Amino acid sequence: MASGSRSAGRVRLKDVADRAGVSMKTVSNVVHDYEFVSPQMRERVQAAIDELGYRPNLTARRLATGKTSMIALALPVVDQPYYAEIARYIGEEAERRGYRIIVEQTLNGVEAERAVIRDREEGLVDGVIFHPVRIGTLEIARLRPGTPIVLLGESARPLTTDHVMIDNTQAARDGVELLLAENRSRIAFLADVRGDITESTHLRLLGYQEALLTAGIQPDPELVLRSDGFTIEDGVAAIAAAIERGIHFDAVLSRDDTFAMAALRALQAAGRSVPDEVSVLGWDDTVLAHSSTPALSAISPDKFAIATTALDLLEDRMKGYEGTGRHRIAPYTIIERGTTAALQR
Amino acid sequence: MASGSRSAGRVRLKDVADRAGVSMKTVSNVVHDYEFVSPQMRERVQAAIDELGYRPNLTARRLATGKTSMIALALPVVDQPYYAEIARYIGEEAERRGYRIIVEQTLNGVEAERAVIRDREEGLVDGVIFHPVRIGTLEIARLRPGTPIVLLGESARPLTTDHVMIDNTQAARDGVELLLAENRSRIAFLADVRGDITESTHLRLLGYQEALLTAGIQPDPELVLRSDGFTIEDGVAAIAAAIERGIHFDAVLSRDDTFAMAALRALQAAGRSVPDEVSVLGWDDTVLAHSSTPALSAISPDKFAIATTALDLLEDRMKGYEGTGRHRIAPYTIIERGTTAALQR
DNA sequence: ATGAAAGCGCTAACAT
DNA sequence: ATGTTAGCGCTTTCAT
Repeated sequence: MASGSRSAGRVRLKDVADRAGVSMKTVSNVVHDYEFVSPQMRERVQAAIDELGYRPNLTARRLATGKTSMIALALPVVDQPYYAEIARYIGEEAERRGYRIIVEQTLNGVEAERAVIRDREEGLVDGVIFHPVRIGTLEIARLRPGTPIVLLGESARPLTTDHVMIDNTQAARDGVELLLAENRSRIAFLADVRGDITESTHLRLLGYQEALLTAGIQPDPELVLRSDGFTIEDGVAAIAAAIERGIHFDAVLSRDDTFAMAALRALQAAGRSVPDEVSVLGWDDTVLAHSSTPALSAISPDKFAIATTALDLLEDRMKGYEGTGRHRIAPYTIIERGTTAALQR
Repeated sequence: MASGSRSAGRVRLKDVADRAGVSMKTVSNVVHDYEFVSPQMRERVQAAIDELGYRPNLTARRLATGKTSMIALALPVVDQPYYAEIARYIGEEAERRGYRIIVEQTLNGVEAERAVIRDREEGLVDGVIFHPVRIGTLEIARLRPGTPIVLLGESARPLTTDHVMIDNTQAARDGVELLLAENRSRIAFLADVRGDITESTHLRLLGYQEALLTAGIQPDPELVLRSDGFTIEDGVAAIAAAIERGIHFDAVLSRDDTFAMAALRALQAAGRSVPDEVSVLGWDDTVLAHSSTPALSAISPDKFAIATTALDLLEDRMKGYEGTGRHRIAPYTIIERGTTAALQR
């Protein structure tokens, strides 16, 4: 009847202090490995901690310090391979640096994205890493939160916000050049997706075009395939339609691994062999690339670098850096597996 | 010089109260949509909230209420398709119910798994959903935390802990029966992985064997393929070795989608067509199954059901339910795509 | 080297 | 219907 508050074995700092016959400060000192604590005192307090099974209440600590040691990671969805892999690396690296990750799926919703940068995590996290797809630069700049934030992905760089991405245009150019070096000259781009308001397609298409022009090839608009959506079925339909229309191509540069899978499927259905007749180059180098037959050659963003860079930038901000937006380019490589090869003629 | 604490526009409940000329309680009332607030008062307070841009500090609320509205989700890794998909559904459902998810990757580490059920999240989350792979029933029961917990996956059911899984044995049986119905009689199981200490293989192998016996077929130990690891390369090697040794089989039941991809690759390399010569049935029905060519037939656990059931169980516990461990079986289906077909003879 | 006490911002009795 | 105030458990000056 007296000590009503001790529910479920919850042991508080005060309890340890009482047990050890010292003040809370002293207990706090040993919990934090404060340097100037006499060995015997440390031992005595530690004993009390162990006996009572004391664990600091993190929520209380947070309120007192103002630091949450948590970072929100806002992604469109966590089960799409590219995002899943980004989440994995950010999760691992955050753990290493002493942060926990709260995952937020925006599910391609404009409102959900707005919520992320507006208020969603107020006082909950120290910072947020956000991969927007629906809202643009201006809106992000306008709705700037009090919380440190770093952006991921291809959206154009807001001047006021930190940002990490790979050089999409350069990567597309490199991809096309690789295909060109394999004697491919009719290179299809898969695909310009209807309703895609993101910046990435634009940038990639730019690189695609530049590489072609540089090689003295006039880009053929017919080779920029159209798709009605982002699913594998949409991709299959796009390729199938092109074949149907008699459009000739001997290589395809895909906007992501999923569409590359689509190309593999549609090509096989059409009886065209990969890579003998047509090369296909994926983008993202996800688990899909490793799993397909033949294994997919792909442009491979350095996801580990993306994760560490994002965290570097974010930690700066969390430590008080207030400069204008920084813009980091993460490296990528092109990994050749089984879907690209020199054309024999 | 006077109001030193107002850093970075941080607005507190008290500030709103002062601005509106009311008490904190009244502000709190409107923040929480408390019923008995006069309309004009509500309006006045709301105006102050808007003007000041007030957002409740969630950490403080947590400390006061003792509820964190956060759930830890501890998975081996978040970028393996099956786990990624589970994470997605749990994330979505948790959001719907008003919880946030903290993701914890145990990376197949024993210590990381122990940490999860021991103390890792003390006072940080209201409960944890945990998919163990390294630690067993007994250890879990022994290290039982003060925090509500529900287990996912095939580890044997600890009597004291809630648990959701699919009926692995039955699913394997159904899978084999489907293959049998397609006139396949030499069904390989891919694979018994060396060093795999999890319960799942055991359970699945049991169902595999039962189905065979029921059909009057004596299981051939040679058809239980061995693999040195869990990667696709390991799977390819296992199948290739079997073919090399001249072991005949006309179907393969795979322990997961990754190994099914391996089967597709090894079979193609050996010039054996799928599904004409050999059927392959995957397990998990992940994005890999949708992406391959041919698209993979697979045993498909109802991941949405797993997510909602786990959350149901966990919410019970968080509300104080203290009974013994409950054990829920989630449904599954078998989805036939392009890698299974009746054997023509 | 250790102790006392004032917050951190919010909630929830309890009072009016 | 609205106001007062004592915590929630920890950190952190400021004393000693």
